[in-house]
Amino acid sequence: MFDNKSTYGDFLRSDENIATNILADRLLMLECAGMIVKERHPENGTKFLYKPTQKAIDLLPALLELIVWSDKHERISVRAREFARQIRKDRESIIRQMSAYLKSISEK
Amino acid sequence: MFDNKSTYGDFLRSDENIATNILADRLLMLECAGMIVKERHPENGTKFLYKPTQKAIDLLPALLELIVWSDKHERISVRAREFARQIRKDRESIIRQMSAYLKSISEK
DNA sequence: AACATTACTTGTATTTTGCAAGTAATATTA
DNA sequence: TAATATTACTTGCAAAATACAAGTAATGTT
Repeated sequence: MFDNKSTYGDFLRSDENIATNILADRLLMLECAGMIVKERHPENGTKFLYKPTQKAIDLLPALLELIVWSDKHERISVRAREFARQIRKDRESIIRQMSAYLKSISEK
Repeated sequence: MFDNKSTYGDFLRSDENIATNILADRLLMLECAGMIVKERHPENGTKFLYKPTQKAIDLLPALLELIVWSDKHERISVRAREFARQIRKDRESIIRQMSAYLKSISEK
């Protein structure tokens, strides 16, 4: 939701270094829980797109608060620190902007 | 943090039904992570008190957002629903009140 | 002195995870 | 068009985490 990652390969190659079987399992769980929907990629037949549902997008306020918390209590990246600063400055506006953006890409 | 539970026995008897060894393990992890401190109970020598640190109390905003999310997307208790309503109504005031309360009991 | 609470620890079976390897479907290249 | 490459998985197995049952040590109560 924060890095515009949307395919199995995107998730696999991200920093978390998750195992292939665990990733497949998690994607299925998230789909069953109504947090993501799986669709064919419009430009590449080998790929699938995993899009967040409104239920997932609605977690944004909680996630933003966790970023603010991390900024206070953990060592995080410069990029995350800057983002935390913005959230503290104008939380409501960031929630509105990001929700609208995520909704727009999930409707494509 | 929401139910005033503060001893090993309190946690053990709560709804989650955690195993004794897992609970002991979790309490140690939380203590090592600086989220709780362990102290002797002032009135009962067999008991220990586990108190949240400021680091834990600072998670309150994120936790409250999760309660609001749950109210929208999951089936929760009447009590939790009423709490969610209050949070939506006056979030800042609830954070201030609860933080102050948790800080006061953690300083006893 | 015996029994009860409380907060654990220990042993073992079950479940989950992590790693390496393999497979099926589509896309690209020679 | 045949061979190779991508992508999204699945499968098998070892290692780690969890759940359950039972036991122990320190303090408190009768």
